[in-house]
Amino acid sequence: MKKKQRALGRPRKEQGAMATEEIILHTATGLFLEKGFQHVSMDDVAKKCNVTKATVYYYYKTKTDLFMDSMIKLMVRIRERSSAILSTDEPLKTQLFQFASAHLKATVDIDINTFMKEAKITLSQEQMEEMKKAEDALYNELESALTRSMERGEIRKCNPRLATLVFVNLLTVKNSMDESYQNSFDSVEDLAKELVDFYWNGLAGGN
Amino acid sequence: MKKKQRALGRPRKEQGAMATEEIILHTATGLFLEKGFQHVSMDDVAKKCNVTKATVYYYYKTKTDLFMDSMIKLMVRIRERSSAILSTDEPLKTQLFQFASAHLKATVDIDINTFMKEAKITLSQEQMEEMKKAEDALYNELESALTRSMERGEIRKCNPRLATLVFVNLLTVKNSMDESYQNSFDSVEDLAKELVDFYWNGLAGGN
Amino acid sequence: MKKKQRALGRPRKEQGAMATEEIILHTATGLFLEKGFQHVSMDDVAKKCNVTKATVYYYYKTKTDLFMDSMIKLMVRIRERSSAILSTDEPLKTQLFQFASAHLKATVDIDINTFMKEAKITLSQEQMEEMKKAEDALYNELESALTRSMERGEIRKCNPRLATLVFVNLLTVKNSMDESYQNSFDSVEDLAKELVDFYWNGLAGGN
Amino acid sequence: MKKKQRALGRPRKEQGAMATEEIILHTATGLFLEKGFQHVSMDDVAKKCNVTKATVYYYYKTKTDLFMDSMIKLMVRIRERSSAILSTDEPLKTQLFQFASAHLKATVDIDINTFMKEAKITLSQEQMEEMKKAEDALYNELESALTRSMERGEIRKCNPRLATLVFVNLLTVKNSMDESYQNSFDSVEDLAKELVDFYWNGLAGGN
DNA sequence: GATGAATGAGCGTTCATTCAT
DNA sequence: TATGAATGAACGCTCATTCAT
Repeated sequence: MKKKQRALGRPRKEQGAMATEEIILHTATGLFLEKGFQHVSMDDVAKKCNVTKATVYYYYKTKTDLFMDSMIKLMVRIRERSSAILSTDEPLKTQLFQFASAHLKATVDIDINTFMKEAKITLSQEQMEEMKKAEDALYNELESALTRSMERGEIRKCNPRLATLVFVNLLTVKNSMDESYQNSFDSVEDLAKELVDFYWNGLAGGN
Repeated sequence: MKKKQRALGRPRKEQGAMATEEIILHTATGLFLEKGFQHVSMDDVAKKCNVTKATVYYYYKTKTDLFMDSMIKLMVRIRERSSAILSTDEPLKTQLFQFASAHLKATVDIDINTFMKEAKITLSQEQMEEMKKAEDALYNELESALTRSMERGEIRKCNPRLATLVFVNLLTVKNSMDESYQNSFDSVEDLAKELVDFYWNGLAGGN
Repeated sequence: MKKKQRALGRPRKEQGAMATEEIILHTATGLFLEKGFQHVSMDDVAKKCNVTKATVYYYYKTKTDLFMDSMIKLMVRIRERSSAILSTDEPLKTQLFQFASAHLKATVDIDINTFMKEAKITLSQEQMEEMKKAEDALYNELESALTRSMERGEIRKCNPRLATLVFVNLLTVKNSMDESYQNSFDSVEDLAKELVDFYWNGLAGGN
Repeated sequence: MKKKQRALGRPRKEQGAMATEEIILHTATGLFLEKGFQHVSMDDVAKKCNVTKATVYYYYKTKTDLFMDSMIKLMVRIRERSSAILSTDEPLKTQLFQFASAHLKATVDIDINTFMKEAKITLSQEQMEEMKKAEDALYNELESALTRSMERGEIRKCNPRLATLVFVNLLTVKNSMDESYQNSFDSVEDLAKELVDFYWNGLAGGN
């Protein structure tokens, strides 16, 4: 493979020029989310980054490490977005709706469970803990919001942890829907609305 | 290779002697549920059955075929159990509770999505259809029950398909719970009760 | 697989009803010629005969045995046909033409070499001898005809064995021709004629 | 795994140190010619090269690719040799004799047909084209020489393409000869002479 | 900082062959 | 006479990982 010609002289450090390490991480995240841990090979990552496999290994000791870093950084980003939404003055229901919309819009679903289950087999105890922590941080934000809301009497008192898990889980129903059913919703906001309504009212509850 | 010991006395003729084919299917189902499609090799299955890989291939043309058969038979079994529960005269909420209890009790969660996503890559169009059909049959039972209930005015009118998916989805929160949190429920029935309550009342509703 | 229903009573030994053994041999010959030794599995043969692999093994101890029998019987048949052609009163050139036509017409080319080379690796010494004998018998007929012709002064004196091999070899050029070139001959007879002319006159000679 | 012993003294720097890729190609060519496509496993090649199978796959994406490269490079080499012979000022018959000698001497017979037939089943359309092209280039050299000769009136006018194929084919009779008959020729040149004579004079023709 | 070469271990699959019935 | 079940050995291929440069 021929080296690409490079303009002479000291290349001015381009602003947008991501460092190799970042490129790899970013690319890997995309691939992992798209195909799942197993179906992404280190070669796939390398090729998509226009570097060699050895280079990937230069930055990430193992495939699992790369996966870990990808997922954790991803969760951090998600948490930041969530944080922003949940720290406004809007009423809880509105916040939940915004939260749901944001997540359903992301190609990237939070169905981190799916990835985790697949990867867990290869994760060390220590890595598991780290993942857990990142996940927890993600959930805690929401849990606090719910707790506050209960205290203010906005919603009925119930197990806030469970309520959190249920809500996050709810956003993954999209994956159970077949194409045609998914299309029966006019927009993502539509689906978000229906889900939040369901979460809010339950089967029996008011309109 | 050791002959499998057979308990003394009882089995005259073939009584109790599971056919190899069944043993393989049964073993495979367990392994697939435990580790996921990718992490189960044909050799794993074979070894656990005390036969050779070739024997497994004698009964199942490909790994995917074996997986398909495993999952479809599993869904059929689940559906049968569900059917039994949903066709009684009990009020819907009771039925939902029984349904939830049964599923949460099974080591085997209905989180078929997780498996599907992982395996889908290798499934042929035709196989996908077949899977879909099995999955649909599974959901339809519940959907009908919900629809009937709406018609009788037992619960509020809403999209029964979505309600179904949400309910099934709800049962998978267990997977998002870490060990310690899971143990905070006295029993599976406890968890089932909480989940059904949530499903029934929503965040706002209930007494 | 259901047994095909059989009419009651003692089945009259149908005339055309080939014995299983024959069916197998016949089928195998066809497959071997079509795909070559390696690309025909015992299962292929069995399936095409509507019997099980075990049945094939009941009649033929090994795949090589089956191949041997197929090829030898084939060579015998070819020899008989050749014999008929070479024992007429026609002039030699005419006989050669008929010989060539007959062989080129057969889907079954005499390119036995190709099969042999492929199979030889698995043939035992003894089997090789047997094959050789069948091949020789095939060639001897032609060699005698050539020798007689030389003695009668019809053709120039030369090594009759070599002349035989060259002639048989000549008939295999068809395999070297690509489709389009093959089609440039109006008919098999056309090609046969050209080849025999070449054989007869050489590069320099003739009219 | 033993380090390969290297002869003392000579090879300073990489002199004589064939690159692994070349070693593999060279070894593979030999094996394919000796045993045919089917009977050579990637492991065979690897072992004979003192590398692992994975290394072979590092250089050649599939077995078919390795085969293709082997055969095409071989044909190129043959063509070069042929070219040299056919571009001298010698009379055609002498050239043909040299051509025949050269080929018969090579352990490597041009019986490329045999290999092709065996391998064709696994070749892609594109690969087939490439092979055809290499084969054609091989034949064209000879065909041109024959055509030129016809134009100069050295030999009788006839289909030059067919004449080419016949000649090349003729050189494969050696494969039809059993050991003992092959030994009846004093030397390869002897056999070459007889074959060229036959090709030149035909059955009927001059002395 | 980045790479080319090499490997070990494993996987899905095929197939000739055996054997008890 | 015919078969269903089972197997051992191989094969083509992939991939995470290592290492010298």
